[in-house]
Amino acid sequence: MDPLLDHLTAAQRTAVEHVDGPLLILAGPGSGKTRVITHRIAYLLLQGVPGRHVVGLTFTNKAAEEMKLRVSQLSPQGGVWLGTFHRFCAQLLRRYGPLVGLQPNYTIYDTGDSVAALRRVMARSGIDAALARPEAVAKAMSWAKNNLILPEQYEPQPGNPLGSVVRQIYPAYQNHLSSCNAADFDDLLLHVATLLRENPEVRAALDERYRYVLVDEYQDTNLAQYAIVRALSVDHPNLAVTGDPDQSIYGWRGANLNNILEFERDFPEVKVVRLEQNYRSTRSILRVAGELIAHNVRRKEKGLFTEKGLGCPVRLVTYPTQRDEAEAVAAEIAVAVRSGRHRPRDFAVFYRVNALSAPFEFALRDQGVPFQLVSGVEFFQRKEIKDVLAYLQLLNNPSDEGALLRVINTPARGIGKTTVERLADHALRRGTTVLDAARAAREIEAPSRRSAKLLEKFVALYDRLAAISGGPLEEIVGHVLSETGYQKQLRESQADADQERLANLEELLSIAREFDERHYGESSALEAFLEEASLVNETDDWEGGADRVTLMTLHASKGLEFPVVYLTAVEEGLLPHERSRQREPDLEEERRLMFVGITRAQQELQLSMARYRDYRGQRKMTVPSSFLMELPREEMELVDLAAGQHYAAEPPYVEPALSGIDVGPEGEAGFPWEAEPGAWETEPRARPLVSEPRAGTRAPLGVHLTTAAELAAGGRPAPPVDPDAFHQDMLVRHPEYGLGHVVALSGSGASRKATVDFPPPAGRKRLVLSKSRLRPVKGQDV
DNA sequence: ATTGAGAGTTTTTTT
DNA sequence: AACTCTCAAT
Repeated sequence: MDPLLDHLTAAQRTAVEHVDGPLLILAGPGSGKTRVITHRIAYLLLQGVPGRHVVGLTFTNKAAEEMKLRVSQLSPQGGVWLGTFHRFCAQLLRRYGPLVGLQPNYTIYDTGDSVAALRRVMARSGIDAALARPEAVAKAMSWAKNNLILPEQYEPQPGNPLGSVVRQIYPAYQNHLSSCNAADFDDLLLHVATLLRENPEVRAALDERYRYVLVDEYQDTNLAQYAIVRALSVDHPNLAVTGDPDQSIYGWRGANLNNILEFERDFPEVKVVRLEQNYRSTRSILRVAGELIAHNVRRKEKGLFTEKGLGCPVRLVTYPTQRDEAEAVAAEIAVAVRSGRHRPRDFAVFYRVNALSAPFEFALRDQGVPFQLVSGVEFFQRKEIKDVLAYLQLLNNPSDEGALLRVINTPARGIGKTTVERLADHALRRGTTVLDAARAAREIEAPSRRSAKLLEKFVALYDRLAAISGGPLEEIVGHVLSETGYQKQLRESQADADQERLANLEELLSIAREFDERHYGESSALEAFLEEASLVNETDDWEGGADRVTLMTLHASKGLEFPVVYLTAVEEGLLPHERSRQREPDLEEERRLMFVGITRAQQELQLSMARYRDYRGQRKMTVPSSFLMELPREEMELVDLAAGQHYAAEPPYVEPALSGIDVGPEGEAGFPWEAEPGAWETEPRARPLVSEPRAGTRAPLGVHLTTAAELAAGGRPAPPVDPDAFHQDMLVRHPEYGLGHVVALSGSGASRKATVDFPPPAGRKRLVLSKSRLRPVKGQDV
């Protein structure tokens, strides 16, 4: 009768109906956790709690989006704030930043920006980057920040050779960031934690505002995040956290397992709910997962169970080489797809490190099976995107030295290292921004006449861009591309990589356009866009149900599920990874990683390894992962296709015939996994994050396809063309002004406008596309 | 100021 | 193997 509580188990219902007081939900894999959280939020609203008092914090945008969607389905009016920790903090800092020395237009430095800034600080402090690697120093500072250690409090561990460097550099780096009006990812958390601690009245106000705090994946919180949620749960201790100690795989990022293990100590009044029934996997799969994870010491025992059938046994296959492994997996998938037993999207291939994906890509390509590679190279991390965004960052925050240094000679405009160093020096001495130093180039004695001229041109460029920086994003980006010569330079290049960059920039333009449509007429659009670009790393227009095989790392698989999973390269040194073998806690984390991978499988699971593996340019004989010894192997199906090949100096490549689909005992119809139709259909399908190249999604630059409107027009005078037929950097003709060049576009539909450069005397015009007689010029070269 | 060769790295990943 | 950074030569 109650749509919110129907179809919930007793345990789930207890969690959903919990309103006031702390709540700990220990949720095993596949136990319907997201469902419980979203239903609980809806339940709170139903009980009359105003949405503005509820905040849900996640680690990833993906999780936040999923939650937003499901909450909005349950209670459309909403008003609940759902998002990542970092975004939550970023927005608090827009308002309370001045309490910790940040202006509202502060820039968020991503990891790369942060290391670049650190490198400069170290150079200025005379520290040799060869002796103390900036990445290592960055890691130490990140660790300190995650543990709420402020610059002046930092005490190096005895015997740490980097310790004294970090103690010296950490404060210098922090000062530098502050002078740039910038914050790195860790600062977002640290600053908020600090301001909550040092400003009781702000803390109380926020505690009052966010009365119901929910935290997802609580096992992954670090000390800073812990401090933040605790500070928001003093007067209104309605803190609800969900998580699973067995799925904590981000310890290397500062996650502190104690936060969840000791939650009951922190909040003695806590109500603990265990979700132990798994609705995802067969009994065989769950059994293997359970045996493995039982070898961990630091955990909270959970009794996972399922009402599903045994299913087919989990397979463990040893292949001669990684190529055999990849070809066999691809061949099996191909057969299952061709026979109609499965669709490509039913399959996932997991591996420990991204570098292992290549053989699977080749093999699947050979088999003609569509796949998607979910990889770490993200759109907003690409050089060309970062370059253009740096212009925007500088427009938004002229103090941002990192952005200035990035753009001042990009594309190359003859402003060299020496000149830039002199500017930076001058700025440092005078306490001004480097941009202002460039502005005053003539008054600085050092730069040559030539350099001074070039700097003047750069400043003029900046000012031209600044003049339009309050406008639509698409237009700003368009101007940056045109006026800096960035687009021109790429167009003239022959390199394939540059053509791909052009396509990526096209994509950035359309992202900007979408943003304009979403944030029509907002005043601080630029700021909001940059925040999104820094914190939303996701390609949010992924095809939800792309019918492709998924290739991803074990880390990326968390939170997903697939009917058939191949967990590959289960070898000592890879899983567990060699870097985690020295420390027992790290080893346990590797075990959890494998646990996560196993529990993604709904119906069929194959673990595999190769006797020989090429890695980092070398072929080596492998050792089976010690984790394999911990599995209930008597219940599994063991296949060794590399028997007798242990000591071959140069292992023969086994032709696909041997390693093909005829794996496993005969007589089982050649395929030991018999589908139980419908058994898993009720569970939601995995919706993997697709991160395919964004390139190539639209027509290449300069190619004009005749539009329907043009065809219909026939004779003249030709009516206006479809506004969407125009794009950035295009050659166009106007009956009055002649040949022109599209500098920027903005708006949409009938009000879509183009900024076009015409030869004198017309000059630059802004034309409404649906009204003007502007036409693309055909046959443009690229 | 730009280019090229050599050296040194390299997990996992989000924000 | 592939990538990035640094340093030296042009």
